[in-house]
Amino acid sequence: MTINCKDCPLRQLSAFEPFKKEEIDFMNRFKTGQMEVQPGTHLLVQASKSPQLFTVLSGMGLRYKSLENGERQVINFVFPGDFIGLQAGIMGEMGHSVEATTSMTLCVFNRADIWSLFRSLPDRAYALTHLAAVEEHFLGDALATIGQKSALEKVAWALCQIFTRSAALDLLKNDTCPFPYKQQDLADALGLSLVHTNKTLGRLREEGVLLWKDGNLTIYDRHKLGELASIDTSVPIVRPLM
Amino acid sequence: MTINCKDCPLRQLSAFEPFKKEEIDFMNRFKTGQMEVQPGTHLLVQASKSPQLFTVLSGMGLRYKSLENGERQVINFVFPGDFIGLQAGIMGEMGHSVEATTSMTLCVFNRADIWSLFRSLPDRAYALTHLAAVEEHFLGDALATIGQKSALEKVAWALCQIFTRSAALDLLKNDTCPFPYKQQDLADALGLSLVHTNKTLGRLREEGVLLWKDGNLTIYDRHKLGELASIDTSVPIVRPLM
DNA sequence: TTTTTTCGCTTACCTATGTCACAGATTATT
DNA sequence: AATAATCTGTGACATAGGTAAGCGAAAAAA
Repeated sequence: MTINCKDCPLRQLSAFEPFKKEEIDFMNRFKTGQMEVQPGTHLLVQASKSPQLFTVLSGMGLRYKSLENGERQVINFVFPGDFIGLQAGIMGEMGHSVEATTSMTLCVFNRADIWSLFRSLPDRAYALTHLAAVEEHFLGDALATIGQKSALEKVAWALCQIFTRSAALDLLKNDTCPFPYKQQDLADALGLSLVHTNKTLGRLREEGVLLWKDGNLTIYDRHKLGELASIDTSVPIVRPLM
Repeated sequence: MTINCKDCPLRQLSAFEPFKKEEIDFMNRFKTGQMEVQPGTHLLVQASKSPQLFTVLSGMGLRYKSLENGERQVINFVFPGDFIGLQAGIMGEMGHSVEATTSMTLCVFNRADIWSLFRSLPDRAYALTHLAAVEEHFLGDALATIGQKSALEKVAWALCQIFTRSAALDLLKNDTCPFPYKQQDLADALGLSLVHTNKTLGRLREEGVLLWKDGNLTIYDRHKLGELASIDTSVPIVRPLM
């Protein structure tokens, strides 16, 4: 049941950097177990210090931040291969929560072992920092989108991102990828109201650019979507896998 | 002229974690030089791969991202102690540009030496990752603010942040800190128009909360500003210094 | 000194997006 | 089955914030 890292199904994907044998061995020791969670499970909670970190083996989730007034900002959609809990692992406190949207399978690591990673395997420590840098890069993009773009551009940008990531993870079938979220989730990610998000999606649908239905997203005209999003580079970033 | 790391004026500040002697020695070797730049200098350019990384010794700057349509998103204000170029250093490409607002003094490091840092001094590698995590944490906050809050809350949040950081860097004199930016910079940081930013600042001024004039920011009522910003924790984060 | 540019500030007006309210479809609960 | 809850999809209306234009004051350039 528990997968050995050398058989990890994610490792072959184009989204991830190749491993050295040594690294695989290390990860296998670093990995303390595997975990299945149901939709709705809170994996990590804002402002808490979890003793465990995770890598998503399968399933999807949501990083979000709750505000005092009850609003919610979705920080990112969580995909297979994502490493969860770096902030808690390094800083000792999460700035956001992570929740499972579908059922998920997770590789489990111990927070306390991070130190050994830095001491004994610099390659892996570098990979971890690389992951943090990729996240920072993404958040800069997100900030620019949410701060400066119109609703149509925002929605197009988000779905373009999703689609590109899905492609790199080999999740596409006939230009369709799983997208098991609610419109409210997307709205909270983009700083838009539910109603306006809905109308904007309607526009994109009517123009024949895409269809999002029953948890599946189909992009008919990827090029046009990219243009609407004013996307600079749609080259997917290759990142390390933990 | 060139400061030896063991005499670094920043190291004693409450904003930063203490160093081990070993780390200071390492940083001194890691540091290849020092650099003075004039206001307006572009230290790093978006999408480029700089061979150099910097730590700000003194002066202030701006991280920003340019969009295709000519808009600009200010990602963060750059303060003394900030490490600049981590994305280029690790990922090989900057997601944003960094520009000097005042004249600045910078410690210069070689991108190529980062590897040696991971190989020979895990403590410093950990510090680097810590910095990345702190930045990720901040960007999550920023995203939530820009995505969910009103103009008044946004402005209050930003100035509260500035003030708290300044305090930790011992830059306060009579509730006043240097803030050498233009209203347009703040507007671009918060996703607001210049006019609306101006009006919002006017409101805060009229209410006697603050005064921002001639490059100096005075907070008369820090508590009220925090309330307006709906700030959760105003406890400054202690971070490593590179 | 004069001229030009930049910056802060204000007024008048406009529009993208938010809020409210309701309706049908679907899924969970009884 | 019936009931309730959740989600998508609309229309009518309200408003926070954007756009345009201009005016001093100060700084930079001539």
